[in-house]
Amino acid sequence: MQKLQALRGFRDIFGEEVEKFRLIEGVARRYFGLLGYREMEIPVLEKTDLFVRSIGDATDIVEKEMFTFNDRSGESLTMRPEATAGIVRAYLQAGLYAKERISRLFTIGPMFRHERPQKGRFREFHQLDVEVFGIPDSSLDAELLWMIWLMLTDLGVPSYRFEVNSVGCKGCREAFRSALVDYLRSQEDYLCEDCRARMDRNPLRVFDCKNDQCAQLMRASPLLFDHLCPECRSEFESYLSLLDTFGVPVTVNKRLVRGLDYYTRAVFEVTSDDLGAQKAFAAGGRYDNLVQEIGGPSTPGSGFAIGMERLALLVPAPAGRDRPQFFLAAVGEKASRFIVPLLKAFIQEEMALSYTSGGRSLKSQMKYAAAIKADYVLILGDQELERGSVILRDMKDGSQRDLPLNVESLPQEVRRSIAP
RNA sequence: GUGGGUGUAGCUCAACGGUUAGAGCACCGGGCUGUGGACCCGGGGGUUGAGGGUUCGAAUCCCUUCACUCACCCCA
Repeated sequence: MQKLQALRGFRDIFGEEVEKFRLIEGVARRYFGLLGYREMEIPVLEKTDLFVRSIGDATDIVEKEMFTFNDRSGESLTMRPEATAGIVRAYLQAGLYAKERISRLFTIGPMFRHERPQKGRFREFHQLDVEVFGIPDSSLDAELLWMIWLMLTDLGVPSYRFEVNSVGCKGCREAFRSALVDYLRSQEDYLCEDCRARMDRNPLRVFDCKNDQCAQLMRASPLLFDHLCPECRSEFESYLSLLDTFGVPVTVNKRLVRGLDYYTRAVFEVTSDDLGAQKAFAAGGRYDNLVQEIGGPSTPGSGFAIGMERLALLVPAPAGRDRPQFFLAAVGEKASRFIVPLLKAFIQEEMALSYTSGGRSLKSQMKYAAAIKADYVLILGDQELERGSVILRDMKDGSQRDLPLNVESLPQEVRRSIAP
């Protein structure tokens, strides 16, 4: 192994994966733009406190997964593990709540969590993140799912599942919590070690446990869903009916809970079985108290994040290039002087032209042209210079023809002679 | 943080503890003196991830460490 390499969980991304990223971003920007969402950029680095307060100090992310360090002045800073906290901070700092009644925002960029990498999970990963402020009713939540559904359909993702649930408002959550803890305590002896600890700190998370025995027990446990207050319940009903109107197929998963503390009412996950152990590639929900909790005016919010790496695993490979690729094989010193003028002329006409440098043999240049899958090769050597022409070779069938060697008109000549 | 699997040429992989660590692909050159893909011939390329140990002898066995990978945990 080499000495210099990227940090664990940090990757260089190129080739097809980057093309998929751009494809996903393009589709997202198109639909988001049509629906009135505005793109923004936020810092990668924030004060640690922002994440502790918004994500929750009893969550795994804050407890053991953040890249946190002290800067030169001793202040604790953290590489953002998710985007919501930063967007909320930006929303408050810019005073958007006073300038516009509704803010529809999105951002795309890298996030950082100090976890052990595995399939679909890295320490630096990319999210496409959407946040909306100022809309309290669940029509918004249905709209968000619809946007994701539009994207997935457009991208041709073959199989996925929308799972939705309500985790209730603050009121129903607190009432339920005691009922749940009572149940867990009665079954304490049968719970795994982790869940016994969760019971006090964050009892809802026991629903997430994959331990067979715990999962078995939770099948009989009281459900938050059944303890929703009348308002939350009717809100959820209209949410489901709106999703139906939008045409987004969903399944209700009453055990779905989220790992971040700020969620209220509507929450969802989009999962696929083609992802290995990390099945969720998009998730989000409503957070009606978050803005107020970190010091802003009471403002309802809702949003989601899409994991780019995970979605890219599901997106079919993008189609190849749509324009023909030309290659200039210049043989000899004199012919090489035409490289720069021809490059200028072709690029001016938006025709893709590449070449190799150095006095390589024609054979070697032809080999290279084939390797980069050039569609046509322009051959220019001493013989062509003498007769004032250039050979245009079709690499598919090997047919060749002479074109006049005139830098200004050559791109047009080429275009004419390859036209069907 | 825990566990399993894997580290040999640029890539994919061979090699029972025993000659000078090989093959395919890729690359370069030649056959074809100016034409890619097919074929044939030749060539360059390795600290066998790193460090230690056992042994007459280690890619091979043992220990340590690093990396990759999958899973647990958690999450997008």
